[in-house]
Amino acid sequence: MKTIGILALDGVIAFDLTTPIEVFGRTRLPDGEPAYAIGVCGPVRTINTGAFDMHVPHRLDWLKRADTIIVPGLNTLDMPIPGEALAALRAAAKRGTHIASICVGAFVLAASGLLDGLRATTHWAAARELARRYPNVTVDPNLLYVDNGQILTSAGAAAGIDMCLNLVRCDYGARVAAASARAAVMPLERAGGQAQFIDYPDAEHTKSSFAGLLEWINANMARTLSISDLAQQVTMSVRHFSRRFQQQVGMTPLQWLHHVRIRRAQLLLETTDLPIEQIATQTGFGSLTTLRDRFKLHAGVSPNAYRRTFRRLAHLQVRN
DNA sequence: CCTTCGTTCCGCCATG
DNA sequence: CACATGGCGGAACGAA
Repeated sequence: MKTIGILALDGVIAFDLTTPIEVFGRTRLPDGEPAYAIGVCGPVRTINTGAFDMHVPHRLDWLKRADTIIVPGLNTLDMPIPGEALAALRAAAKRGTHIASICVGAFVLAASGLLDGLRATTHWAAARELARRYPNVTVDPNLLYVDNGQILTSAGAAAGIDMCLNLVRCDYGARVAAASARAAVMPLERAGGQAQFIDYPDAEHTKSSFAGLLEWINANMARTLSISDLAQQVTMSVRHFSRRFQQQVGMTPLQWLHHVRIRRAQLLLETTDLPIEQIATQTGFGSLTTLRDRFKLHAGVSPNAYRRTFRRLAHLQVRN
């Protein structure tokens, strides 16, 4: 079981605070046991959320036991942030704790200095202000969330759910994360992938124009797919296609292809005993070595190591 | 690990 | 003029 610490400061946005409680709190391991222990903590016992006052059960030292700390946004960007909270975040970062902000929680992270030199995102309406206040932070408002390894930031409140599901996937694998997503009635992965609202104001419309293609890719990834194959699917020239794809999905076509193929490979490694060679075939990687190279690059470990890690969880389920 | 060869990406410019 | 589209070529990347 892993431990989640949620930072509750005065003026916290209630939605941001409860998002991780719902996602992590409802996550179950294959044996039915809770996957996370959650602690809401902050410097003072009572805080105001704008609409109601709230009792904060734990103090900041509770963060010392957390594997992951979630930093929700505050209702006002000018709200002073308690120095001891910033210090607690810095200390946790030094210990190697994962720290993730939701929405304008990125401002709290930035104030602690932990975003310096990193790429980050936040609510799109606040992105410009974040970049202005913290020039050392590379702000990209076009992403659902940015994963720097130890430090993560997510965009608007709903993107916080995507990010939390991603954290579940990193901790327990795609299978457990998929179950959590179902419980929350959320797609494990949005059709738009990493894209947020790239072109306002008809983001919803333009985004959906690639939804069909992304599904088609999911169904056909076993084949050898070139970029011009994809462009033909949507009847665009290769040049125009890659431009629009990047714009709306947030990564290049090839990056996306790798992304979905690795995800499929992860799922197959977790849930089947297929030899890696066959997984390479089914996911459209031309060869075993290509899969291994890509997998290591993307997931950080070899396919076999990945399978071993999550095999433990599978056994739990078989036993019960 | 390196090398070779094809593919992809992206700035630039032309076209409509 | 602003905008969408697409072709070209070199640099970067990826497959084997």
